[in-house]
Amino acid sequence: MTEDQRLARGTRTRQRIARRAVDIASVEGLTGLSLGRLATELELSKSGIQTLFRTKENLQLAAAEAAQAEFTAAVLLPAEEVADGAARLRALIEHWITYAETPLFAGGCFWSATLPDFDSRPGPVREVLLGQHSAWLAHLAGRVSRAVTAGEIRALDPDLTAFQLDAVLTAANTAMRLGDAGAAEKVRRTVTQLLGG
Amino acid sequence: MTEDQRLARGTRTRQRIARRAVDIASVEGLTGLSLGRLATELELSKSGIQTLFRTKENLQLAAAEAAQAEFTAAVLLPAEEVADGAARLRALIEHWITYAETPLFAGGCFWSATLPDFDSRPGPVREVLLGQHSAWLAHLAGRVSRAVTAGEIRALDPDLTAFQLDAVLTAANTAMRLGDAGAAEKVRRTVTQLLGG
DNA sequence: GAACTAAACATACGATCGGTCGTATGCTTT
DNA sequence: AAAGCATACGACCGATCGTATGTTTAGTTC
Repeated sequence: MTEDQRLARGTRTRQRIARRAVDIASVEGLTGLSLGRLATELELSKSGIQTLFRTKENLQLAAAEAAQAEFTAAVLLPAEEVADGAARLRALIEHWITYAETPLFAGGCFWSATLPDFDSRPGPVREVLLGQHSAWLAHLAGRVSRAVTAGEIRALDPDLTAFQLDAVLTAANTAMRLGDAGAAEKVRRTVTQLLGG
Repeated sequence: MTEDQRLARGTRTRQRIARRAVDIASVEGLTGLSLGRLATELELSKSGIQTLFRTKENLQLAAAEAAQAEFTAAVLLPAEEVADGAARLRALIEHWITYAETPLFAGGCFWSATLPDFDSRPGPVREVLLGQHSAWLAHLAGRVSRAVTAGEIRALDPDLTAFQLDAVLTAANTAMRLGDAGAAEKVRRTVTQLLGG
């Protein structure tokens, strides 16, 4: 009853596969993701991946889950270290910029690549991606709301402001991918203009 | 020397194919576009399409060109009918909203679907899409600039404002695709907030 | 040690991918 | 009438796609 090392090995390689799937999907999209390429890059057999995920759809769902976990650890949680209010909101945006700029995933923002891919494709993957996107917008709106009630920024509509912030961040990610080095600065100028210098 | 009806027929079906390719690409992306599906939908032979475009890449380039032509006719030109200045800028945005909402293409905005698909994929298709995107931003910036010099809106930075407007429009297109009916209203509120009621 | 289980593999399948080749048909030029 | 060109087609190519099936290996449980 200590620990089944077979299952442990399974979840370990499962995570390794999901992590690489996120990198590929951030470039090619979740539809462009393929078992064959994944197997080649990880030096596994295609059928080996198949035993761990059964279907491509399960693999896509696992990739979405892994992406969110990494995003939370790299962007959301570090911002929570900063004092609540406008400072935390600004820290959140700064961490997002480095998330897209570094980048954490090979193709930049995971959702900027996968949402356009799946927004017209019905099924559970679309539903999960939509849920993650909504959660991100709600998180943003919550941080805006806190900054407003603290009286540190203007009395903005949290939902509308979250929509605007997400829009600018997503556009910046695309601009970075297209080679625009000044994208981060445009985001910063927009944020100060939006929240009030 | 009147008119070569062979070439005429060629360009005619060529345009028919390109138009359908735009619709497919607006949903699946230019990578997800396939000759087989195109042939089935148009009731043509796969090799018939290939004789007209030779390679898939040429087809993708033709689709990009066709998309821009339709976009210009549906969004850019109608806005030019309106008086120069802030009114023309607002008309441009309204025409863009109906372009995404109607929608003109089966999957909504063509570039919202194809830019994330090709932003990390080197080659002439990426270059063309990038050029079209830059031209759109420049067009937006020009209309902002005209409104500013006319003294009808605040003294905004045209390039930065164009970036912000494009960001919000693109985000609205995604939101519409995900079922958010209030996306258009968010755009309008953002525009009034941005340009000054 | 025997029975069982999970991970990983090899093999094979039907479908589809983009692309090539040869050919038939109709229009244009000579 | 003859020669040439453009469209359009069917047949086929090698490659890759996702999936299904059976087998081997290693770890667990009895």
